[in-house]
Amino acid sequence: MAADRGRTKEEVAGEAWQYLYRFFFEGDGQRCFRSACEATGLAPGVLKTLLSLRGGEPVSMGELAEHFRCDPSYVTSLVDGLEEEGLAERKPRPSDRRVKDVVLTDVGAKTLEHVGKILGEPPPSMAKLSFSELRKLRELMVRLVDG
Amino acid sequence: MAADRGRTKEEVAGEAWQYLYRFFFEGDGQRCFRSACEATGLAPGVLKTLLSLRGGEPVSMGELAEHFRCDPSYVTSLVDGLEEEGLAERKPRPSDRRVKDVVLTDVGAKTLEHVGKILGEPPPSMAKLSFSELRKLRELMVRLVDG
DNA sequence: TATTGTTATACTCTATAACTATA
DNA sequence: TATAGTTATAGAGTATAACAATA
Repeated sequence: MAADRGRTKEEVAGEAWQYLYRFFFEGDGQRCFRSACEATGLAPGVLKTLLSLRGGEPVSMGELAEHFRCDPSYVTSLVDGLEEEGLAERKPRPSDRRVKDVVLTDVGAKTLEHVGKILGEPPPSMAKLSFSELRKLRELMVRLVDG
Repeated sequence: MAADRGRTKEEVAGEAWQYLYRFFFEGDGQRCFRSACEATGLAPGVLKTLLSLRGGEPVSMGELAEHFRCDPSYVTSLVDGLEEEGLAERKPRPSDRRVKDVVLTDVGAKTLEHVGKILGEPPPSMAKLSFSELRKLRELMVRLVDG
């Protein structure tokens, strides 16, 4: 990798990005989410919504729409899905009753825990990396996500 | 990170994986693909299919279905999309005329080059990493993808 | 008869526009 | 009047089942 002499940070970032991209779109990445859907019997959209309630804090419909960058009407159907499964409830916010907060039920919290275990299961290709490489990768991704 | 003493490789892999996952599903990862769609005016499915022809080699319908892990009938509609845009053509394989190979047209190859430039553009959050961190990240992802 | 791919069809995902309730 | 969310509806995305062509 000494061949990077004279290259810009942007070039290297672009290449790293290409591989991140391929890992997800063409590699192992995709499959994990699917298997979590199958294991829980939840539709992908509903599962994604459940995951965004992970924090345990109430989240309003509008905040979900912003988080997913989708239309509010779609959030309506996603949260309908959560309610039908008994995973969350809508509660009008007392301070402004136009706003509806979505809150986890006990069942929802339990399901989330289960899902967490499945999604926490890394894809098989990650076994190729050594312990210290995995630590390094985790460190880098933390900076990328939380930064 | 010395707190990893006594922990298993699987645990650390799981955590690294969680962040990779969040980067894509909730972070910057998603947006890049969308912007490539907008820049080229191609539907996501068609763009994904175009990308899987990157190698320049003919790829059969069945191979595409396997690659995407989707139903063959959906590949039919994806490749219809490529043909409508003039990006690729179906050619019955001489040695077995049941299989149809999908091959890039000149326009397809040009478009692919353009798309490559857009997707090569890393998401802004990657600027947070230093040059050597980016090199390390690239190295790790290469191992993950190429094995 | 078995395999590759297509057609017809239906179901899921997601957005747009018009609407209701609250502010 | 402006904002948060819902309803009705329409358009993509994707699968299933029956089919056609080739082996």
